[in-house]
Amino acid sequence: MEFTSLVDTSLDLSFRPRPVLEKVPKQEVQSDFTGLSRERENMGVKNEAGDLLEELNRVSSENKKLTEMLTVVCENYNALRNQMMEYMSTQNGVAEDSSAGSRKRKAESIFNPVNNNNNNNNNMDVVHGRSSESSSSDEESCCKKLREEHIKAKVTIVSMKTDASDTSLIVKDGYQWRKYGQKVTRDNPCPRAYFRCSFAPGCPVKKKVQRSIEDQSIVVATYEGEHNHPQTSKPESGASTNTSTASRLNVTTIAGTTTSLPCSTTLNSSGPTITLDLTAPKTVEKGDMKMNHSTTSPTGANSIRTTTTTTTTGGEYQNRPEFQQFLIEQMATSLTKDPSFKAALAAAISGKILQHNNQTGRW
DNA sequence: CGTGTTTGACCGGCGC
DNA sequence: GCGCCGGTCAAACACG
Repeated sequence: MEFTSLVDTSLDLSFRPRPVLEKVPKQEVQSDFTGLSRERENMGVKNEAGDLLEELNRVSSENKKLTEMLTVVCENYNALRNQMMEYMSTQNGVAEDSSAGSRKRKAESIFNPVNNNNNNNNNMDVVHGRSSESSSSDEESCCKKLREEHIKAKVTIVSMKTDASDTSLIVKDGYQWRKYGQKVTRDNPCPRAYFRCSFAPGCPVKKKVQRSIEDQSIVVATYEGEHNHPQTSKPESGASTNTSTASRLNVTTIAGTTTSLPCSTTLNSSGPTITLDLTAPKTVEKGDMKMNHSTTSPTGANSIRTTTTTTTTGGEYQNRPEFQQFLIEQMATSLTKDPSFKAALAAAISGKILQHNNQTGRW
């Protein structure tokens, strides 16, 4: 299921004309191009300020409404997903599970960036494999084990585009990680690094980091489990062992080129896979969305794309203010990317200018 | 000297 | 039973 079907970040220009947008430029035009007296100019400035305030209030309320809508959509989505998971678990409890044996091998394919970023349906199937392969009629213990694993294990996949020359398998986030192993896997010549959360002794969270075989500038990190402690620190540059779960990923993106959708989500049995394209043309550098990179590449290769798959409800991070702000920014990006929007905007502006010129006989 | 990383050895699951 | 494979362990090593 495409997330874009739930939260469409593209806006219909034919939907609701924007009177204020027409109003404000008018004021600006008056103040800029007419030879009014100073008093009138001051009046115009005041009016303009008032209009701007009005515009600000209107946008804020609109923003609020959109956020509420998004919340409702996410809630509905989570409810639907839970229902589907319940249905699938009951179905799988009856059905013969022929794939349980190949869990490990299947899980490997999550390191395929194509699956992560473009073919999320496959990815969902893969990660869902964990939850759907939960039972066998013969092996109750195995069934129980897998079910417990399903409940306990929270799998989060984060794919991050980094500088190709950066050979370190480091994903910066607010947690402390200790590397305990490295292995070259069969289907990927790039070594896979194994990390454990080292902040709390009993923290069960593990992390696997491996470069993508398709694009070695992409690092795929898989987080397993949930932290039983708060985030240790803010992400920092030079904190080589700091990594984070996707929901806490703080990002600074440098302009990059990508063709993926700004924001899309697919549904699988274990949870939503959200591909957030943080390589949008505009650098996102606001508040919590900031990550300090010690190495800044002129190629802009530090842009980050996150793909998260979690067995918990997607609302956990969808409800986070950072996520919502990010969604809003993605909507704005979607707008600015939309050529039809640009054309309509240009037409509206030029039309206004022409109209004004006709009225005043100036230009 | 304490902490983190590296890396070869080991273990357990799975397919044949 | 054997080999393959992913995951983990732990001694050696590096670094501040």
